[in-house]
Amino acid sequence: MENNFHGDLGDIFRPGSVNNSGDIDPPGVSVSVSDHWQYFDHQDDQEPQMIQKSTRLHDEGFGQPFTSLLVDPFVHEGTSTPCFFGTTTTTTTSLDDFEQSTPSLGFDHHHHHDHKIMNNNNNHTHNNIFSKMLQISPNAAKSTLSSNNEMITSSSSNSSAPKRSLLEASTTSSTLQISSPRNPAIKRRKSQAKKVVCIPAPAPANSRPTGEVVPSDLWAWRKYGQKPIKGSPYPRGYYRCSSSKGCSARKQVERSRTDPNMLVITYTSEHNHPWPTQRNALAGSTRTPQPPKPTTIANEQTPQREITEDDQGSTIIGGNNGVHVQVKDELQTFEPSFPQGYRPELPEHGSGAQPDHDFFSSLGEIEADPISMLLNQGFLGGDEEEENYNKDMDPFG
DNA sequence: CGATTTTGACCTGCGC
DNA sequence: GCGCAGGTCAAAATCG
Repeated sequence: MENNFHGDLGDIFRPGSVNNSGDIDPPGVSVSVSDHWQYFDHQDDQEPQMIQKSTRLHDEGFGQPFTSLLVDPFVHEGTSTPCFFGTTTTTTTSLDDFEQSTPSLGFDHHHHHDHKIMNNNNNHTHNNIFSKMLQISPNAAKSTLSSNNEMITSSSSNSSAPKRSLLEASTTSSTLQISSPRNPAIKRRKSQAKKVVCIPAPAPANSRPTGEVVPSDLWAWRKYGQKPIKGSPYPRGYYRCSSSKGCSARKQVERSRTDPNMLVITYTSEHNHPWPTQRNALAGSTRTPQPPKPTTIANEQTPQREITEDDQGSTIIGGNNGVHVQVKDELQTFEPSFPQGYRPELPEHGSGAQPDHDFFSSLGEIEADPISMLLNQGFLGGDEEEENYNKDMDPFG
């Protein structure tokens, strides 16, 4: 650790302790993360690109059940992810843009629904979810790129490497083989399908001195490493799925180097096992928060926004408050401003899903699972293979 | 006791 | 080929 901020990534957002007022609980205590979400585009080594900040969940009328979002199932590398978010995305804004337009992001719990698109060229306020979505078009991307000298660039060690524009990144897709260095079956690093989730994290000052805030999903994660990242004052935590031994799913958690209030979570690889039960998930990764102790890690149950890539390098952004960004060609989202009824229009193939009332009635019991189920179904529209996957991977199916 | 985190060492990919 | 940086391993410590 080079400084306290490096610390571990152990602090957790936990929906169960969401502060109704939206305030962040004290360090070491579960906090709410449903306030703001920011989306980043992520291509290989590029640092995620800020494209959006979402509204608070409860502002949108979403219940707490939706403060947990399962994200990993969306990692469908190597496939053109069939999902209700669509499949092609090109994001255009930079983190700088965002920061310029939203100086106080992350934990402004009193803001309303007006969020500026993080694109300087489209620096508007918006009143609805659709309008909040990033203006995404090749032109927009170009203009953004040309207007920002400092685009988010590779997070790799190569600071001297030529910066690669998002536009370029989004069009020069990587192969999506998931790999692990010591696993012959898979290849490593570059050309990995990655899904990036950016969530607000308590500022270091608000968090444990050495803590990071690790958002959660339903999967059980086990930390297996932490490394300081060049160019960033914050370390990156490495987690792997502990729900199943053979599972190659991994995630990396780090603070945004440009905005410590944001956590950038990169999901890599895919779970090869059914969804864990709530119990399992908690059992696997939870340690009761130990406020006074700097090194403990709590479990995570957190809403997350996500960005996925399909095999075309496309980025799919989605989130549990209904804010989904699909850039470029289409913009399929479920009704973002549904005040109470979270009723995404799922693909036909998903008709096997439980009726809505069943779906929601189960929320109370399985906090986040229904979300996953829902999203899973939504994402797995399309071909038969995906459907099979859905069946295999969704224990609730 | 079984699970996790921590952390230094090692491995690997990539740019020069 | 070398060095750097990221990613992973694995032993020890920690926790419930």
